[in-house]
Formats: sequence, structure tokens, C-alpha cells
Amino acid sequence: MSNRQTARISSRKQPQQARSADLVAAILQAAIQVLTEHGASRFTTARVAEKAGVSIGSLYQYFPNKAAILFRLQSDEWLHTTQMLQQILENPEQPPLARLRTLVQAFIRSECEEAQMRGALNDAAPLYRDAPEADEVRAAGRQIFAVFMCELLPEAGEPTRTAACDLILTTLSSVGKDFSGNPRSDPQITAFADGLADMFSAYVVVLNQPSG
Amino acid sequence: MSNRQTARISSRKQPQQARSADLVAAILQAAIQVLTEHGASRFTTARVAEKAGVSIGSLYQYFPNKAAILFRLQSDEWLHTTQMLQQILENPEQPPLARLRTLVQAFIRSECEEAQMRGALNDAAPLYRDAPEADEVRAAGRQIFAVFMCELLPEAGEPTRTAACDLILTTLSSVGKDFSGNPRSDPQITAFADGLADMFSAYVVVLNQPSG
Amino acid sequence: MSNRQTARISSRKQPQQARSADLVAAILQAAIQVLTEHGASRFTTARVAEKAGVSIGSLYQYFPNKAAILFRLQSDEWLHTTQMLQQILENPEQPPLARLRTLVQAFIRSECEEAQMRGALNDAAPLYRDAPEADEVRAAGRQIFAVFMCELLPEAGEPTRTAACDLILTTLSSVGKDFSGNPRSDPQITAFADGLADMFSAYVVVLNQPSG
Amino acid sequence: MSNRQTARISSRKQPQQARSADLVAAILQAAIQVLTEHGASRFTTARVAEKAGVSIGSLYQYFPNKAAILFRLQSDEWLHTTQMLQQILENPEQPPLARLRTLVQAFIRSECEEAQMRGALNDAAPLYRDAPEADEVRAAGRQIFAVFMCELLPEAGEPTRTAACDLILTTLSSVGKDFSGNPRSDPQITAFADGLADMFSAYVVVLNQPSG
DNA sequence: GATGAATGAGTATTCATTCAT
DNA sequence: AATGAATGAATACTCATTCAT
Repeated sequence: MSNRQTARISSRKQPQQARSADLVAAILQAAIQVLTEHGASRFTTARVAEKAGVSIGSLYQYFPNKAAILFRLQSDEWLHTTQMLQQILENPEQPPLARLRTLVQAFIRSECEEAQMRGALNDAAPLYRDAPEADEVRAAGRQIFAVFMCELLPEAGEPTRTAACDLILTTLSSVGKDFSGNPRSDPQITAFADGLADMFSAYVVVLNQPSG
Repeated sequence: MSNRQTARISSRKQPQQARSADLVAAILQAAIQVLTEHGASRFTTARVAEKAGVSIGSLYQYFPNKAAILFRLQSDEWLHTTQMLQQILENPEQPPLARLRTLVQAFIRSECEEAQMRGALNDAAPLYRDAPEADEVRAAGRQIFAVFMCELLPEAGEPTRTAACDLILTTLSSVGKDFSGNPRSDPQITAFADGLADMFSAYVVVLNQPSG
Repeated sequence: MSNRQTARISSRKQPQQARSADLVAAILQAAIQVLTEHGASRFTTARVAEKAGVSIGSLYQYFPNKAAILFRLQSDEWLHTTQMLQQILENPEQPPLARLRTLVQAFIRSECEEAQMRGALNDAAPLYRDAPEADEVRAAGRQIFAVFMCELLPEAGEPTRTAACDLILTTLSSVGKDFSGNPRSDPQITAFADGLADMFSAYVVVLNQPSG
Repeated sequence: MSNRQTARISSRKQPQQARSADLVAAILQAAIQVLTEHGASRFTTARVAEKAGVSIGSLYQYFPNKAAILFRLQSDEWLHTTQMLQQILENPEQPPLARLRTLVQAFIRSECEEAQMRGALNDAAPLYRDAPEADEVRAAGRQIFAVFMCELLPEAGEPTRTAACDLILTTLSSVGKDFSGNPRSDPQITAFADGLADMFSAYVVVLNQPSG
């Protein structure tokens, strides 16, 4: 592969005034619509600007390039998801395994919302995924989960715990992406998430056994 | 989504002469190179034809459009993988759980081979994945695994078995894709596949318990 | 040529307050930097304004358009050069031919200073050179030289003198521009200027011969 | 200066068939017209293609980018000029000094032909002048003149000759460009070229004097 | 069957300038 | 006077596909 470039992708200016924030919001909202209605391959800056009721020039005043819009969309999703997961994981009223189950259900369910748009966003991933900023966002989410893993695997050693954290997160995220790729009914979602939670639980239980 | 078209994608003609078969092979080989060296976004029919030493017109004689080339590449991968898995799964000398472990290792390892090219092929998925033919190939693989599941889960009821089959296959394939997205060293691969096999094993063991 | 427009290019207002003068100076200084660092093709009003720490609106308060900034830069160079040449030409302590030699050296040397910026300014010439004001500045310089030519060519007739004035000035200015287009070392400059002065001297000597 | 890139500029394919050669010729002819009628700043590939009666795609089949068209135009001019000068310089029937005079006349005259187009081509120089191929063309012309200088300056040492060659060629080319920048009448051209030739002659005569 | 020249719609991005605040 | 957000025309270049030879 000779030609993969990675360019600056963060916002060109911080919206300091209400007007600017509105514009950014309008652009992002329009971007979601374009992604949903036209798919990744027909996601163009011109279409976004038009749907946002904004001139193409204004769009480029707030986003340095097309990738930045997509990245921001993805970033926002991540932030939202992370916050949701954090609330679940830090709930002291549920035992850890129950929290894991709740989390899996919530995550899969959330992935299936706006499936059309998320699918398109995934298709467009090649455009934004190499942005250096992407790692930071992901690292934050991982940290939260790592803390939870200490509660979940009190008996396991550090290396085991790290590996398990990796495995579960990777599985959750890639399976979630895949599963939400097709349209799903509510019971389907529940059943699938339950199975996934069963699998994680069985694994965790085994890892907690002293001889493991 | 207003504009997602799904067109005929299979080969325009079956190459019946040796010459034709050579041409097709040359094109596919060239396609792999272009994908590897230039990535999905710079995968163009012109480049493929040039690298294959074939005129662009000839290329279109054997493939109705760009997507068909990519689809064929993916199809071949699937076929290859399926055959490999079949051999493992039908090996009577290993107990089922051991076969599952062998399979996971083999699959993850195979996904990590030619990672560059596979990554690019995944990036190009939006172009070919909606082909109706895609399902058939996938269904064949699933059938083989379904049979194996009867050996693996003798105690579980039919619905449980089907769900587990689904879950494991989905997990295997999506996690494999994800994991191979980044370059991995040999020990990394082994460790990760082992963890994944542990998880599947734990899950299977639980499902086989009478009270499950 | 159907479309060459020639617009008003001089400053929109004479800065009468110190503040204004500072602003203009800041803009011109910034313009020089942008020209030097980015070249003519990336010389934009936005970049100039930013580097000057001035709003784009303010920039347009003092310069009616982009060309005006460039023209002013060029004008200032001309003024500066003219003053320098005048001092040399009016020095009574050197005989005329020596003064000519001094002038050539000084001129070529000065052209090679800030070569980067001057090169960029030349590249941008199409934007400002058609300004009517340009001629006035040039005419002033020519007048000074014309006077000197009377000292230099006492024996020649008026038409000869005018033609020679033309020729030498044209040669000096265009050769200077060209020569400074590439980076030059100090000895290179000296040698080249010396050659040029030799050529002019030989020509002048011949013209002063009665039979010329 | 941070961003001066130099890209491949030579023809994308050699026209091997008559049809192709016609196309290239049509494009170049159209380019001349666009340059003449619209000037350098409005010289666009789309306009050239349209005026040539050719699709934009075809244009890019024969020229890798806009600069290549301009470079080719300039190259052709150079070739043409060089051939003309060679004929003059190698004419054994004229003594060297007379040949020099003939050459100056011919060159200046030729520069003033199609002045409009040449001016625009010069304005566009920043787009193509950094092409590596440019040097080769120029070097060939210089070589021819260097040989002639041996005839012209039999008495001068090698360093002197080289310096003089440099000076005269630089002067000729930059003064020619400059002088042809404005429209000129025939007598004006003759007079100016004569003056220039006088200057060169005087210089050459001096250099040939033993004490020089 | 094979060729490869021709097409032209499509796309990201820039930038001079204005004008409401 | 000063600001800087907004505009949108303009432009270079790509690429899947066709079809006359």
C-alpha cells in the first residue's frame, strides 16, 4: 500500500458563538441525513451543505475537509456510547456480572438504532479512521472498561485481565457493528444480546476459577 | 436510502477455454496486487487491466463491472476458508472442543495473512456486498458449521443450537476481520486466538450443562 | 485577449493617523512574509490578514483588492531602488563610467536580496502590472537615468542617447529580474554584475566615438 | 517557501497513431487560442478541451496535467527558436559578428510574433518552469551557442568565454521576453534589435582585444 | 474476440470579496 | 472603524464503462 495519507481532521474553529454552534449542528444533522438517505458513496460535501441550507464555503469554514465531518459524527457516537456504558458499569446496585449483561444489551440495542446511518458511517470509515485523534477517543472508553474488569475478575492476574478486557471489548464492538449491519427486530436484538452476554459470562466465570 | 442499486455481479461468461481461464486468473491476480498496493479507494479497473497486461476491453469481457472482480476475490477467499474449516471440523481424531480450538486458531491466523489485501477488500465491501450471490456462498459455510454444532452441543435443544451457531460464527467472522485490521505478530495472534477459543469453550460447556 | 481588466489599484485611503499607518505597515510586512513563505500562488488575502494580526475586513479598508497590496509592495521596491540609484548617479566624485559600474553592481546585488520574495512578486506580476499607476513610478526612475545619460554620452545625438537609455535600462531591469530568479552566491553576483558593466561600458565607449 | 512541488510533466503517451497526433495537435492549438484570448489566469483545462472539440477526459489521456500542456507549448517554442538560431549561427558565409547581429534581429523579431500568446505563456511560467525536463531543452540551446562563442571570441580565455556566453544568452532571452511584453511596431523592433546587437558587438570586440 | 480511445458526469476544495453586526 | 461569517463560482482531475475498429 503506497498512498495512505493521514491529514488533520479536527475542527477548523471552535464555535464560540451561538450562531456558529447552530451551523455546526445543522451541518452534522444534514450529514446524518445524507448518510442515511444516500449512503457513504454518495456522501458529498455539496450535498451536506445543501441539505444543511448552508453554502459550501461555510461548511469548509467549520470543517477542514469531508473526513472531518465523518470523524465528528463517529466521535459523537463514541462519546455518547461511552457515557451510556459508564453509567451502567458504575451502578453499585447491580453485581458485576449483571452489569455486564445490562451493558451488552444496551450496547447492542444502541448499535441497532439508526442502523442505516451507522452502516453508512462504517462504510465511510476508510476516510476518517486513520485520523490520529481517533485513538484518543477510543482509549478513553477502554480505560473505563479496564477499571470495571478489576471488579469482574478479582481472582485473575493482571495479564489475564488485560487480555480478557481486550477480547471482550473487541468482540463487543465488532460483533455489534456486524449485527447491526442488517435490520433487526426487537426480539431478535434481545435474543442475540442475551446470547452474547451468556458467552461473556461463561468466560468470566471460568477465568475467575482459581485453577484458571 | 434511496439509491442503493443491486446489479448482476456474477461472471459474464464461464471461461471454457484455457486462454480465458488464464485471463481471468491474471485479472484476479492483478486485482489482488492493486488492492494491496493501492488500497480500496485507488482500486480502478484501468489499473487492474494494466497490471494484468490485459486491455480494459478484455477485462470487461470477463467481468461485467468493477464490483464483480471484487466479489470474485471475496468469493474465492470464502471458498478457501470454508474448505480449510471443513477439513478441521470433520477430523474424527480430535474431540469436538479441540476441533473448535484448532479452527479458531486456523481461522484467525488465516485472516491475518495478506492482511493488507483483506483490509482493502473489506474497505471495498460496500461495492459488492449487496450482490445476491453473496448469500449463497455464506450459507454453504454456515451449513458445515451447523452440522458440527450437533456434535459440539449434543445436550442442547435445537433453538439453542441454532442461536449458538449464529453467535459463534458471527463473532468469529467479525472479530477476525477486526483483529486482522491491524498488523499482528505471531505470538499476538496465538494469544488472541487462544483467548477467543477459551471464550467459545466456556460458552459451549455451559450450554451443554443439563440445567442450561 | 478579451478579458483583461484594469481596475483601480491605489490605496483606498491615505492613512492619516498613526494607527492606520501601523496597520498598513503590518499588512505589507505580512504580505512579504506570505509571499516569501508560500509563493505567489498561495498568496491570499486571508493569509495576509491572519499573519498581520488584522481582520480581513480591516485589510480591505486599506487596500481595495489583493492586487493593490502586491502593487504597493512592488512600488515600494521601485522607490527604494530608485533612491539608491539616484544617490549613485549623482555622486560627483566618480567619473560617469565608474558610476555606471557602481550602479550595475548595486542594482544586481539589490535584486538578489530577498530573492525568494522578489521571485514570488514577479510571479504575481500579472495581477498588478496593468495598473495605470505603475507607469508613473517607472517614469520617475527613467527620468533620473536620462539625465545621467547626458553625462555619459556627451558626444552622442539625442536619438542615440534616448535609445541607449532605453536599452540599458531595459537590459538592466530584465536581466536583473532573471538573474535573481535563481539563488546566487556573492562571488557569482560580483562576477556577473562586472560582466554586465563591461558590456555597458564597451557600448557607451563606442557610442561616444565621433564616428558612432 | 514551503510548498513548491515539482511533478511529472511529460506526455502521458506518445501519439503512435495519426488520430492521436491529431488530437494532441488540436489540444495544443486550442491551448494557444485560450492563452491568447483569455490570458494565463483563465487558462483552464476545460476551456482548452472545449475549444479543441475534445472531451476533458481525452485531454487528460494525452497530458497528465495542466502544466504539461503549457510546458509542451513552451518546449515547442524553444525547439523552434533553437533551430532557427542554429541555422543562423552555422552559416559560413557571414563573419561571426554579422551572424550575431542577424541572430539578435531574428530572435527579437520572433519573440514579438504572437506576443499576446507568449506573454500569457510567460505569466503561466510558475506552473511549468520547475519541471525537470525544462533544463534539458534549455541546455541544448546553450550548447549550440557555446560552440559559436569559440568563433566569436578566438582571443579570449575559456573562463571569459563562458562568462560572456552566459551574459549574452541571459541578456538576449530576458530582454527579448521583456521587450515583447508590449506590442511593438516593425521599425521599433528593428531599431531595438540593432541597438542590442551594437551593444553585444562592442562587448565582443573589447573582449577580443589582447589586453582584455 | 480483442483493443484502447473517448466520454463527461462527478467531487473536493479554494478564495476574493461583501456586509450585517 | 472594525470584525469575520458567509458566499458560491470556479477548477483540476478521476474513473467506470462503451463501442467503433
